[in-house]
Amino acid sequence: MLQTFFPYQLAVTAEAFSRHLVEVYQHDYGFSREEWRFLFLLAGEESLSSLDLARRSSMDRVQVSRAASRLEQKGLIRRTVSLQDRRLRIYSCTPKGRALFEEAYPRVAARAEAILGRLSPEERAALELGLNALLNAARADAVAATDADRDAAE
Amino acid sequence: MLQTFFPYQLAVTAEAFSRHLVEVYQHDYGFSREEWRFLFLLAGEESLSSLDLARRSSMDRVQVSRAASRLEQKGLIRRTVSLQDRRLRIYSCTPKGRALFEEAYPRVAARAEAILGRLSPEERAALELGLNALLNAARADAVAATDADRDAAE
DNA sequence: TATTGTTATACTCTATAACTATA
DNA sequence: TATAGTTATAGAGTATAACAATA
Repeated sequence: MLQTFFPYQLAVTAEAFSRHLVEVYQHDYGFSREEWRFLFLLAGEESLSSLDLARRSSMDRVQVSRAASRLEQKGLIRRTVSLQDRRLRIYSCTPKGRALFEEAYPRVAARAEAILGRLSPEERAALELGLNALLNAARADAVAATDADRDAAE
Repeated sequence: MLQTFFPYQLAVTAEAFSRHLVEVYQHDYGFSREEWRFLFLLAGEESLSSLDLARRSSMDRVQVSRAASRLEQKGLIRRTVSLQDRRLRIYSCTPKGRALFEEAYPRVAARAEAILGRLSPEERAALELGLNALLNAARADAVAATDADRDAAE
């Protein structure tokens, strides 16, 4: 049964949960997922370099560049060239950008909480524990697979 | 911190896990996700109608139709018009399709197991319990939201 | 030469609407 | 008229390659 195949359950659950949140930040605020992640990271800091953002958001440099262009056009962030290394960009929120994020964030978080609040404390603890373990396992396996490829190529 | 925001953790974990499996069925066998799900369901049955497939796979009728076209072109499934209701289609695997799935499935399942095998039995049980609870909660919330919309519209 | 940001290109996914056939 | 399948279209997401600027 497809429905009982774990990879399918994981994909369907993640999609269903994500859809609820996208509804809020996309429909109500017009942010793409990349823009949302970008603002999320930037709102908590004075400023971040393009490298910081790529590393913390798991976006590649193309995604960062495009999200930055859109957010800059909307007047939500500022983009300047780094003085230390002029290949890099330094991003910071504008007051308008920070204000919009601070309006949107509680609504997104509340939507997530509305769902997670339906879980018992035990279920919720199990979810966080299990998910964390799975992410580590998936990353460890990626490393193992890469090692195997490298070994095979030798 | 974005990394500690639960919705982000869920999305990143699901993507990382899925990527491992897609590598196998897409790279090694050339199946899209829809084709893979389609074959998965069909391989376990003598035949299924288009409605059965859509319901069990959470694909809509457009996705079912397109996946069916590609699988038929590849000679992996048969598509006939239902005699009971000539608006419906009845799908079944060809021997070639079933053989290919039965070759691919153990490899995909093994890849999933390679990752899940890194979890302790406790972590694994927690993951399944938590994920199941979350899916139910997300679905319940979708129903609640729809009810609220309907109430608001009255 | 290696790295970064940018732009272009292509492919997949998703969502929606229009059209045909059938009920 | 309502439902099912198909086809077309547009938008978002993802991946890759080419290019210019900088180190």
